[in-house]
Amino acid sequence: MKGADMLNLENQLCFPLYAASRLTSQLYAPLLKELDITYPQYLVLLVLWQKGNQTVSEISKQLYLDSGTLTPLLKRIEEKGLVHRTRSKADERIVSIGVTAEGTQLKEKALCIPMQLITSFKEGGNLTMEEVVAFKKTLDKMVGTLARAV
Amino acid sequence: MKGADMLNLENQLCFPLYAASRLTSQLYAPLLKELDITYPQYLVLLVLWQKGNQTVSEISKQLYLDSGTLTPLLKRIEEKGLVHRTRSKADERIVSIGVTAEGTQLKEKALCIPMQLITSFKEGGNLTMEEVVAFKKTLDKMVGTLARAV
DNA sequence: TAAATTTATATTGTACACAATATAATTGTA
DNA sequence: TACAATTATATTGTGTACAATATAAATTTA
Repeated sequence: MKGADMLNLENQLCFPLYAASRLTSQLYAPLLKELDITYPQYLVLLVLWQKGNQTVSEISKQLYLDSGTLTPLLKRIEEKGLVHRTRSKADERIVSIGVTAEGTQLKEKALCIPMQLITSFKEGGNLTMEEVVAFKKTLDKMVGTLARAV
Repeated sequence: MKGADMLNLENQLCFPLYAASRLTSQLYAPLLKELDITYPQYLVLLVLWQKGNQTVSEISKQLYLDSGTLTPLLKRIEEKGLVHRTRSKADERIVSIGVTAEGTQLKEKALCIPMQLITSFKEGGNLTMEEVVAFKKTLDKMVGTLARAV
């Protein structure tokens, strides 16, 4: 490949990642609208449902989001009554986040989301299961590499 | 996999796409800072460098971005002197975008970016070339599927 | 222990994303 | 040819992202 060809859109690796990420968010949007949450808010709830109470920086490490993104997002879902934010007594710098009863209830409504996603994904029809499994394996390695690099 | 396990972060396909997309943007950031442009602005310039003058909706189709994102972005890079925006005489609804002389010059500075990205990517060291090639092939198919689905 | 450093979160400012709506030009149609 | 429908772009409003900076608490060090 010549130098200039490397600037062609179809030869980029990062552009399809960017496109796929935004397009999947749009695929989630109507399902998440039923729960009245956004995709990043859903990710935060996934962490809390799975791990229980987490500090802001624990959430930050798992989602690769900084406090500049998380603080206002967490305030918004606190406002909605889905989580509580509590400053630690032992160390007042730390803010612990946990789901409320309402936040726990929302998990029941979220249970059907992964399956619906997979279904509407399969409808496209041109991806085999093996292909997707290999893809996810590489993708996970790539995220690990990137997280160490940036 | 049980229903609840499907809500675990490590079982998500969309989360690593989202993470990889943002982390690669962050990997680009210092290189693009030298050109004084952002990653989405870089993508628009890639299209214009490759295809020449394009209407807003032609750019929109290739990048999967709507006018709500493109119009202000295009105004900003017009402000920087990198592109011109011209309303078509034949059909006044259409706005044609093209790079200026300064925008063309910027391509020379951009030529080294893909190679630098690949290098800093390889430094991570845990991905083979074959793996990345297969990955990109699946990713491109996936983007096609998603673009049709949303 | 007082001062310097580090750590955890918050704030500010800029630039996307995107849904929803608006506007204006063009095309299709009765 | 009026007039309804469509098309292309722009605007508005909300919610991320993220760099840079601020703040305050905890820890380290002189």
